[in-house]
Amino acid sequence: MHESLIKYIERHSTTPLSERDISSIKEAFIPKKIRKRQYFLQAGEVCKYMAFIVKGAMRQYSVDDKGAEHMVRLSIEGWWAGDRESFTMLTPTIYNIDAWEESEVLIITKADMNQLTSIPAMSEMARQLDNNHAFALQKRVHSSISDPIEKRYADLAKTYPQLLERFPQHLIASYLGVTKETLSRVRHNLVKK
Amino acid sequence: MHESLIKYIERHSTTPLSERDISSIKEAFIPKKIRKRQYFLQAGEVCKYMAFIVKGAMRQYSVDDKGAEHMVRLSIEGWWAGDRESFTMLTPTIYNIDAWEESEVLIITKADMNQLTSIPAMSEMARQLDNNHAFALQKRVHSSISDPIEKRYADLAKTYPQLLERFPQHLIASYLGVTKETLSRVRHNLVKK
DNA sequence: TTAATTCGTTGACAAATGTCAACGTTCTTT
DNA sequence: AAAGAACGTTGACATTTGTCAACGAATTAA
Repeated sequence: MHESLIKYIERHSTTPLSERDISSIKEAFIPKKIRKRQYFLQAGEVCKYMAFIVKGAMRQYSVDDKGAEHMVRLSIEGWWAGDRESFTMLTPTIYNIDAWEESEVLIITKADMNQLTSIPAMSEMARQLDNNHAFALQKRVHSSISDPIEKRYADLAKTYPQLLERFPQHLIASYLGVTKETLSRVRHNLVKK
Repeated sequence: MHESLIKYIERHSTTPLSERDISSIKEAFIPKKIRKRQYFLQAGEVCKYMAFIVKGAMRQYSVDDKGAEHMVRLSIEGWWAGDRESFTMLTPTIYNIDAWEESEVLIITKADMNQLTSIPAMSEMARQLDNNHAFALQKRVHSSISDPIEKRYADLAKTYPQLLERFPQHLIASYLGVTKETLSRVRHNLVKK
């Protein structure tokens, strides 16, 4: 169960993990199954756990006054789920996170995460994760103000082809900030070219 | 010259700065004047310095194939300028940063920044800065896919009223991802309501 | 197996946004 | 002081996107 996380940490750090480190990590990260459509986090709650996705697919989204859902994040195995702001600031979240597929995750509290910071590989991994997350957000902001939807979709397809296979197009459309109809037409036009 | 930075660090940390800390900081941050329209960073370069803006206003933007500029960031005194990804990964940037107003900044290299990490208040400030930066980006992504322009503009006006006073509307429009004409009309409609 | 839901597509139309040109005002530069 | 550039606005029109409705195919549930 924890193997993929251990590998992930090793891949995202330079210092090796001792056997003691590994058992500390296994203790801190609690396995949890999340059924399809079951919530991991609901708007208004404080995000008490970060989840490393071992298997499955999850989505993070807000719901507006009219009941429309807006996907801010789509994640699959090997990625993380959770609202960072709520998690680190202990403030109520505005997002919902639920499982799109039957999922298995490893959850950790903030306190336990801080504990693990004493492991060099772990803090290194966390820093790298934070950086990559910020860089990805920056790129998304940039493309949202600079690129036409054709390009935004094409870039997404190239960078994260797995997402297109795992999530239906109306969720991808929401993630890109357009309706499912426009995405359908954009795709139609791309094929022609 | 360094007073505003020192205050900034103290405001963004809980542990106090010793006199030694302060002189280390003063050594690491080099004052620099940047003339109106002068580049601080150009696309293709590696971002060697982060700049704390003591006075003035700067903008960070990309230029597309058609020569159009896209503002990803607008900053004034008390904020930072620099491309984080290029700075931390040592990769060439795709952004330009220049001074919109006559500016005075304090610049620091990555090596010196790492040195200063030994000062608790400094690493605490850096962490908080990174967090706030990521949270702000997250909010911007969310609003870009969820909110109509009226709301995006109104939120900007409420959250960062200083920006509207310091930068002309066509830059604000670009920052929001619309043309200056649409922003002009959006503003016109907002007044009516 | 059948019924119901979800998903993706398409058409018709409305609404929003972009493009281009023109204009007056303000700010800079000479 | 005069000339030029930058800025913000407006109108006309083209293009893009959203909305609503309908449809068939695929998937899921009964």
